[in-house]
Amino acid sequence: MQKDAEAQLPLTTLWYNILLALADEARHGYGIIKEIELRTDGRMSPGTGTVYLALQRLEEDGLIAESKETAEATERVHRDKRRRRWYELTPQGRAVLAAETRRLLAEVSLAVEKGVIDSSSLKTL
Amino acid sequence: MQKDAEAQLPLTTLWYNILLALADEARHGYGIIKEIELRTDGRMSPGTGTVYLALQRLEEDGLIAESKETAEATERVHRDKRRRRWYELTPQGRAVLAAETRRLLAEVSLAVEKGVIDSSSLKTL
DNA sequence: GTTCAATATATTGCTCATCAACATATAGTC
DNA sequence: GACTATATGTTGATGAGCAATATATTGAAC
Repeated sequence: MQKDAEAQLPLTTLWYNILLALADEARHGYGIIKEIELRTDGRMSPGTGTVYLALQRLEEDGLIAESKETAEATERVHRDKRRRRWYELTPQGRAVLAAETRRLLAEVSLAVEKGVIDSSSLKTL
Repeated sequence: MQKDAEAQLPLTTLWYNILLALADEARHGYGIIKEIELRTDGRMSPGTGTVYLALQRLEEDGLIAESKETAEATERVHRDKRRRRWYELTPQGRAVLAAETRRLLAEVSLAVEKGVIDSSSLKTL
Protein backbone atom coordinates (compact mmCIF):
# COMPACT_ATOMS: atom_id res chain seq x y z
CA MET A 1 0.00 0.00 0.00
CA GLN A 2 2.47 2.58 1.05
CA LYS A 3 4.89 0.89 -1.32
CA ASP A 4 2.54 1.45 -4.25
CA ALA A 5 1.96 5.04 -3.23
CA GLU A 6 5.66 5.83 -3.25
CA ALA A 7 5.95 4.46 -6.77
CA GLN A 8 3.79 7.37 -7.97
CA LEU A 9 6.10 10.02 -6.51
CA PRO A 10 7.14 12.69 -6.88
CA LEU A 11 4.05 14.68 -7.82
CA THR A 12 4.18 17.98 -9.68
CA THR A 13 3.45 21.05 -7.60
CA LEU A 14 0.04 21.47 -9.21
CA TRP A 15 -0.97 17.85 -8.73
CA TYR A 16 0.06 18.02 -5.09
CA ASN A 17 -1.92 21.19 -4.57
CA ILE A 18 -5.01 19.73 -6.20
CA LEU A 19 -4.88 16.66 -3.95
CA LEU A 20 -4.28 18.96 -0.99
CA ALA A 21 -7.34 21.03 -1.90
CA LEU A 22 -9.42 17.84 -1.91
CA ALA A 23 -8.02 16.58 1.39
CA ASP A 24 -10.77 18.01 3.56
CA GLU A 25 -13.76 18.15 1.22
CA ALA A 26 -15.03 17.38 -2.27
CA ARG A 27 -14.61 20.22 -4.74
CA HIS A 28 -15.12 20.97 -8.42
CA GLY A 29 -12.44 22.28 -10.79
CA TYR A 30 -13.22 25.95 -10.49
CA GLY A 31 -13.51 25.65 -6.72
CA ILE A 32 -10.07 24.03 -6.60
CA ILE A 33 -8.54 26.92 -8.53
CA LYS A 34 -10.13 29.45 -6.20
CA GLU A 35 -9.01 27.52 -3.12
CA ILE A 36 -5.40 27.43 -4.36
CA GLU A 37 -5.42 31.14 -5.27
CA LEU A 38 -6.87 32.10 -1.91
CA ARG A 39 -4.54 29.85 0.07
CA THR A 40 -1.38 31.02 -1.73
CA ASP A 41 -2.42 34.67 -1.74
CA GLY A 42 -2.47 34.65 -5.54
CA ARG A 43 1.09 33.44 -5.86
CA MET A 44 -0.25 30.32 -7.53
CA SER A 45 -2.96 30.78 -10.11
CA PRO A 46 -3.16 27.79 -12.44
CA GLY A 47 -5.06 28.24 -15.69
CA THR A 48 -8.30 26.42 -16.31
CA GLY A 49 -6.82 24.36 -19.13
CA THR A 50 -4.08 23.05 -16.87
CA VAL A 51 -6.40 22.17 -14.02
CA TYR A 52 -9.11 20.41 -16.02
CA LEU A 53 -6.49 18.35 -17.83
CA ALA A 54 -4.75 17.53 -14.55
CA LEU A 55 -8.09 16.41 -13.09
CA GLN A 56 -8.55 14.03 -16.02
CA ARG A 57 -5.08 12.56 -15.47
CA LEU A 58 -5.55 12.29 -11.72
CA GLU A 59 -8.78 10.43 -12.31
CA GLU A 60 -7.15 8.11 -14.85
CA ASP A 61 -4.42 7.42 -12.31
CA GLY A 62 -7.01 6.52 -9.69
CA LEU A 63 -6.06 9.29 -7.27
CA ILE A 64 -9.38 11.13 -7.44
CA ALA A 65 -12.92 10.15 -8.43
CA GLU A 66 -16.10 11.99 -9.29
CA SER A 67 -18.39 12.17 -6.30
CA LYS A 68 -21.85 11.84 -7.71
CA GLU A 69 -23.59 12.09 -4.37
CA THR A 70 -22.31 15.57 -3.60
CA ALA A 71 -23.22 16.73 -7.07
CA GLU A 72 -26.76 15.44 -6.72
CA ALA A 73 -27.13 16.89 -3.25
CA THR A 74 -26.05 20.29 -4.52
CA GLU A 75 -28.51 20.03 -7.34
CA ARG A 76 -31.34 19.16 -5.02
CA VAL A 77 -30.68 22.05 -2.67
CA HIS A 78 -29.72 24.81 -5.02
CA ARG A 79 -31.34 23.68 -8.25
CA ASP A 80 -27.86 24.15 -9.63
CA LYS A 81 -27.99 23.47 -13.32
CA ARG A 82 -24.41 24.39 -14.00
CA ARG A 83 -22.58 21.35 -15.26
CA ARG A 84 -20.30 20.85 -12.29
CA ARG A 85 -18.07 17.90 -11.78
CA TRP A 86 -17.27 17.24 -8.14
CA TYR A 87 -14.16 15.30 -7.21
CA GLU A 88 -12.95 13.62 -4.05
CA LEU A 89 -9.82 11.73 -3.05
CA THR A 90 -9.76 7.97 -3.47
CA PRO A 91 -8.04 5.92 -0.73
CA GLN A 92 -5.10 5.59 -3.11
CA GLY A 93 -5.09 9.34 -3.66
CA ARG A 94 -5.02 9.92 0.07
CA ALA A 95 -2.13 7.47 0.44
CA VAL A 96 -0.17 9.18 -2.33
CA LEU A 97 -0.85 12.60 -0.81
CA ALA A 98 0.43 11.35 2.55
CA ALA A 99 3.53 9.77 0.98
CA GLU A 100 4.34 12.94 -0.94
CA THR A 101 3.86 15.04 2.17
CA ARG A 102 6.37 12.83 3.99
CA ARG A 103 8.79 13.16 1.07
CA LEU A 104 8.49 16.95 1.12
CA LEU A 105 8.92 16.97 4.88
CA ALA A 106 12.18 15.07 4.49
CA GLU A 107 13.42 17.62 1.95
CA VAL A 108 12.49 20.56 4.14
CA SER A 109 14.15 18.87 7.11
CA LEU A 110 17.36 18.49 5.15
CA ALA A 111 17.17 22.11 4.04
CA VAL A 112 16.88 23.16 7.67
CA GLU A 113 19.86 20.96 8.58
CA LYS A 114 21.87 22.64 5.85
CA GLY A 115 20.95 26.05 7.24
CA VAL A 116 18.93 27.11 4.19
CA ILE A 117 16.24 28.71 6.33
CA ASP A 118 16.23 29.85 9.91
CA SER A 119 14.94 27.05 12.11
CA SER A 120 12.72 29.58 13.89
CA SER A 121 10.54 29.44 10.75
CA LEU A 122 9.47 26.02 12.00
CA LYS A 123 7.57 27.41 14.99
CA THR A 124 4.49 27.54 12.82
CA LEU A 125 4.34 23.77 12.77
CA MET B 1 15.41 40.43 -2.98
CA GLN B 2 12.99 38.01 -1.51
CA LYS B 3 10.44 39.45 -3.87
CA ASP B 4 12.51 38.50 -6.89
CA ALA B 5 13.18 35.05 -5.50
CA GLU B 6 9.49 34.30 -5.14
CA ALA B 7 8.90 35.25 -8.75
CA GLN B 8 10.93 32.21 -9.77
CA LEU B 9 8.78 29.75 -7.82
CA PRO B 10 7.73 27.05 -7.77
CA LEU B 11 10.76 24.95 -8.70
CA THR B 12 10.49 21.47 -10.14
CA THR B 13 11.41 18.65 -7.77
CA LEU B 14 14.68 18.03 -9.61
CA TRP B 15 15.72 21.68 -9.64
CA TYR B 16 14.98 21.96 -5.93
CA ASN B 17 17.01 18.85 -5.20
CA ILE B 18 19.95 20.10 -7.26
CA LEU B 19 19.99 23.43 -5.38
CA LEU B 20 19.64 21.50 -2.12
CA ALA B 21 22.62 19.33 -3.03
CA LEU B 22 24.68 22.47 -3.59
CA ALA B 23 23.54 24.14 -0.36
CA ASP B 24 26.47 22.96 1.73
CA GLU B 25 29.26 22.54 -0.81
CA ALA B 26 30.24 22.87 -4.47
CA ARG B 27 29.63 19.75 -6.52
CA HIS B 28 29.85 18.56 -10.12
CA GLY B 29 27.00 16.98 -12.09
CA TYR B 30 27.81 13.37 -11.41
CA GLY B 31 28.40 14.14 -7.73
CA ILE B 32 24.98 15.79 -7.53
CA ILE B 33 23.32 12.68 -8.98
CA LYS B 34 25.08 10.44 -6.48
CA GLU B 35 24.20 12.74 -3.57
CA ILE B 36 20.52 12.69 -4.53
CA GLU B 37 20.47 8.91 -4.99
CA LEU B 38 22.19 8.36 -1.65
CA ARG B 39 20.02 10.83 0.22
CA THR B 40 16.74 9.49 -1.18
CA ASP B 41 17.77 5.87 -0.81
CA GLY B 42 17.54 5.40 -4.58
CA ARG B 43 13.94 6.59 -4.76
CA MET B 44 15.13 9.45 -6.90
CA SER B 45 17.64 8.66 -9.61
CA PRO B 46 17.66 11.35 -12.28
CA GLY B 47 19.29 10.49 -15.61
CA THR B 48 22.46 12.22 -16.71
CA GLY B 49 20.72 13.91 -19.62
CA THR B 50 18.17 15.50 -17.33
CA VAL B 51 20.72 16.73 -14.80
CA TYR B 52 23.24 18.22 -17.22
CA LEU B 53 20.49 20.07 -19.04
CA ALA B 54 19.01 21.29 -15.76
CA LEU B 55 22.46 22.56 -14.72
CA GLN B 56 22.66 24.56 -17.94
CA ARG B 57 19.23 26.10 -17.30
CA LEU B 58 20.01 26.84 -13.65
CA GLU B 59 23.18 28.60 -14.72
CA GLU B 60 21.31 30.59 -17.39
CA ASP B 61 18.79 31.61 -14.74
CA GLY B 62 21.58 32.79 -12.46
CA LEU B 63 20.83 30.33 -9.65
CA ILE B 64 24.14 28.48 -9.87
CA ALA B 65 27.58 29.32 -11.26
CA GLU B 66 30.68 27.38 -12.17
CA SER B 67 33.21 27.54 -9.37
CA LYS B 68 36.54 27.68 -11.09
CA GLU B 69 38.54 27.81 -7.90
CA THR B 70 37.39 24.48 -6.61
CA ALA B 71 38.00 22.89 -9.97
CA GLU B 72 41.51 24.23 -10.05
CA ALA B 73 42.19 23.23 -6.47
CA THR B 74 41.06 19.71 -7.19
CA GLU B 75 43.25 19.59 -10.24
CA ARG B 76 46.25 20.73 -8.29
CA VAL B 77 45.79 18.23 -5.50
CA HIS B 78 44.61 15.17 -7.34
CA ARG B 79 45.98 15.82 -10.81
CA ASP B 80 42.40 15.23 -11.88
CA LYS B 81 42.30 15.39 -15.63
CA ARG B 82 38.69 14.44 -15.98
CA ARG B 83 36.75 17.33 -17.44
CA ARG B 84 34.71 18.18 -14.40
CA ARG B 85 32.46 21.19 -14.05
CA TRP B 86 31.99 22.28 -10.45
CA TYR B 87 28.95 24.32 -9.53
CA GLU B 88 27.98 26.40 -6.51
CA LEU B 89 24.94 28.41 -5.47
CA THR B 90 24.83 32.09 -6.35
CA PRO B 91 23.33 34.47 -3.74
CA GLN B 92 20.21 34.51 -5.90
CA GLY B 93 20.18 30.72 -5.99
CA ARG B 94 20.40 30.58 -2.22
CA ALA B 95 17.55 33.08 -1.92
CA VAL B 96 15.37 31.05 -4.29
CA LEU B 97 16.19 27.85 -2.42
CA ALA B 98 15.18 29.49 0.85
CA ALA B 99 11.96 30.88 -0.64
CA GLU B 100 11.01 27.50 -2.10
CA THR B 101 11.75 25.80 1.21
CA ARG B 102 9.38 28.22 2.95
CA ARG B 103 6.75 27.56 0.29
CA LEU B 104 7.06 23.80 0.77
CA LEU B 105 6.95 24.22 4.53
CA ALA B 106 3.65 26.08 4.19
CA GLU B 107 2.23 23.26 2.07
CA VAL B 108 3.34 20.60 4.51
CA SER B 109 1.91 22.63 7.39
CA LEU B 110 -1.44 22.79 5.68
CA ALA B 111 -1.32 19.06 4.98
CA VAL B 112 -0.73 18.45 8.67
CA GLU B 113 -3.63 20.76 9.57
CA LYS B 114 -5.87 18.79 7.23
CA GLY B 115 -4.81 15.55 8.90
CA VAL B 116 -3.04 14.14 5.87
CA ILE B 117 -0.19 12.79 7.96
CA ASP B 118 0.12 12.10 11.64
CA SER B 119 1.61 15.13 13.37
CA SER B 120 3.96 12.80 15.24
CA SER B 121 5.86 12.56 11.94
CA LEU B 122 7.03 16.07 12.66
CA LYS B 123 9.17 15.02 15.59
CA THR B 124 12.05 14.61 13.19
CA LEU B 125 12.19 18.37 12.72
C1' DG C 1 49.03 -4.77 -19.09
C1' DT C 2 44.53 -5.36 -20.15
C1' DT C 3 39.95 -5.94 -19.05
C1' DC C 4 36.17 -4.16 -16.32
C1' DA C 5 33.48 -1.16 -13.30
C1' DA C 6 32.95 3.42 -11.71
C1' DT C 7 33.43 8.13 -12.77
C1' DA C 8 32.16 12.03 -15.77
C1' DT C 9 29.88 14.75 -19.46
C1' DA C 10 26.97 15.22 -23.44
C1' DT C 11 23.24 14.65 -27.31
C1' DT C 12 18.90 13.13 -29.18
C1' DG C 13 13.97 11.71 -29.64
C1' DC C 14 9.92 11.16 -27.11
C1' DT C 15 6.34 12.08 -23.76
C1' DC C 16 3.81 14.89 -20.87
C1' DA C 17 2.80 18.95 -17.72
C1' DT C 18 2.00 23.81 -17.96
C1' DC C 19 0.78 28.23 -19.97
C1' DA C 20 -1.74 31.49 -22.72
C1' DA C 21 -5.41 32.32 -25.49
C1' DC C 22 -9.78 31.38 -27.00
C1' DA C 23 -14.57 29.44 -26.77
C1' DT C 24 -18.97 28.53 -24.57
C1' DA C 25 -22.71 28.57 -21.21
C1' DT C 26 -25.14 29.54 -16.78
C1' DA C 27 -26.17 32.27 -12.36
C1' DG C 28 -26.59 36.37 -9.92
C1' DT C 29 -26.77 41.34 -9.64
C1' DC C 30 -27.47 46.22 -10.89
C1' DG D 1 -30.91 43.83 -20.54
C1' DA D 2 -25.99 44.23 -19.48
C1' DC D 3 -22.33 42.80 -16.89
C1' DT D 4 -19.62 40.01 -13.73
C1' DA D 5 -18.67 35.76 -11.54
C1' DT D 6 -19.05 30.98 -12.01
C1' DA D 7 -17.89 26.80 -14.58
C1' DT D 8 -15.84 23.67 -18.10
C1' DG D 9 -13.44 22.89 -22.13
C1' DT D 10 -9.93 22.97 -26.56
C1' DT D 11 -5.75 24.18 -28.90
C1' DG D 12 -0.86 25.49 -29.91
C1' DA D 13 3.52 26.44 -27.97
C1' DT D 14 7.08 25.78 -24.56
C1' DG D 15 9.85 23.27 -21.71
C1' DA D 16 11.12 19.63 -18.15
C1' DG D 17 12.15 14.75 -17.62
C1' DC D 18 13.19 9.99 -19.35
C1' DA D 19 15.53 6.50 -21.90
C1' DA D 20 18.92 5.40 -24.96
C1' DT D 21 23.21 6.20 -26.90
C1' DA D 22 27.95 7.95 -27.21
C1' DT D 23 32.55 9.02 -25.50
C1' DA D 24 36.53 9.38 -22.42
C1' DT D 25 39.07 8.82 -18.04
C1' DT D 26 40.32 6.57 -13.56
C1' DG D 27 41.12 2.79 -10.49
C1' DA D 28 41.17 -1.86 -9.24
C1' DA D 29 41.39 -6.72 -10.11
C1' DC D 30 43.50 -10.52 -12.50
